[in-house]
Amino acid sequence: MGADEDAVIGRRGSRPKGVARRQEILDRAIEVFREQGASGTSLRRIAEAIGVSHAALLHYFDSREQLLVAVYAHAEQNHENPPGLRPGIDTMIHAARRNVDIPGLVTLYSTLLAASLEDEEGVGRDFFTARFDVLRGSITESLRVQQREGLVRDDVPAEHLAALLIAASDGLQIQWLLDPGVGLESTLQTLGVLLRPPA
Amino acid sequence: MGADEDAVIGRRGSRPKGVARRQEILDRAIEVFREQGASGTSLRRIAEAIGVSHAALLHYFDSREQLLVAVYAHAEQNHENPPGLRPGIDTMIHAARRNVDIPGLVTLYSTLLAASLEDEEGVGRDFFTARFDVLRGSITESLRVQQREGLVRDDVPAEHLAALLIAASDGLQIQWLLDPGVGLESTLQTLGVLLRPPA
DNA sequence: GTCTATACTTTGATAGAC
DNA sequence: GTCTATCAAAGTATAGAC
Repeated sequence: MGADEDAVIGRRGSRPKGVARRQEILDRAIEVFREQGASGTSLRRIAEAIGVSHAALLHYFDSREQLLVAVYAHAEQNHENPPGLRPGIDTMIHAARRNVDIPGLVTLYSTLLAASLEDEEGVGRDFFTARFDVLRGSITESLRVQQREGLVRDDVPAEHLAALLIAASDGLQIQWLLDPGVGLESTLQTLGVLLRPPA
Repeated sequence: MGADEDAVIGRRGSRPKGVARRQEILDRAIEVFREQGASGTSLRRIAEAIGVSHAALLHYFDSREQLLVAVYAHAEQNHENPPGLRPGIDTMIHAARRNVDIPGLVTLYSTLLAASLEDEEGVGRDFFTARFDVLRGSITESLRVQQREGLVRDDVPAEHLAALLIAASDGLQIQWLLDPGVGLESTLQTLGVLLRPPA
């Protein structure tokens, strides 16, 4: 493999490829998603919308899955947490609200996540495993602090609450997509009430 | 349609198509999932495992998606709620435990659900919309009763709790698949604690 | 380094033969 | 009712132009 050769030869490895152009492609790909939603996400359709051949995309990304994961990761990191807000219910509500704003982002997330369950070896597998790990970790830590401050009930383990927060947020966004009457934000607020210490 | 002809002609009606054969195919397809998991779910692979051509499957199911939805629906209905248990945390835990027992069932569910988000017109769309609707409805009703009985806190709307229960269960099963250390059952038990009325 | 052209393979789906 | 043949689309991989 070329990468191995680089490592062996001693070249300063891992400058994936044209970083600038790669970013450019990602940005335009996100635009495609913002306009067309999750439909027509085949390599050829994306390439056509960007104005290159589908093979060109594979010059920067090893596979369609890798491209889509990069697109999602890029979109997710573009709207990071507002400063001064500790990970918890409020940040989840904030994130959910914005996810729903970008058409196709929740769908893309769900599709890639499902694909990562199917393929033990895929690129998405590592991404989502790490994502959940980091998310659970930071939320757990934040909740533990809030438990000490008396802001969150401390009769249940913070790890469980963190996993529940993420699961509820993910699941509710899907339910909301299928039936907007579900009330995404208000339901998450209710979960926030459940976290409060008993008066 | 053949079924209509039968009815008009007066033959002993309503053998829509090969109902028996259709069931047979479904049963064997589920076996394939139980053994091989969610991998190799292409029409040709399933057909090969059953011993027919892939076109034969399309004789009984209009599309691959319809077949897979039927497979999931069949598997889900096969393990219905234990009698005497009202819809709520306990039934969700019960269901989650069994889902996790059948390899590939959670993955199949997630995949079909994601696909239904992508395709506004697909067969899965109606299925999942209806499924969530029915689930939320029955759980809401059950929780309302338990609120009156003092078993569930009544300072939050039962509809929200129902949506949260389903979302948490769905989301946790996925997190558990990616990292079994998550503690599916114990985390759901914790959610049960959150539902209890403040002492 | 960047990209096009092209071909290979799998897949879902359809049409028609038996 | 089932198969064979066939198609179009898609992901992937390679060769080579610039």
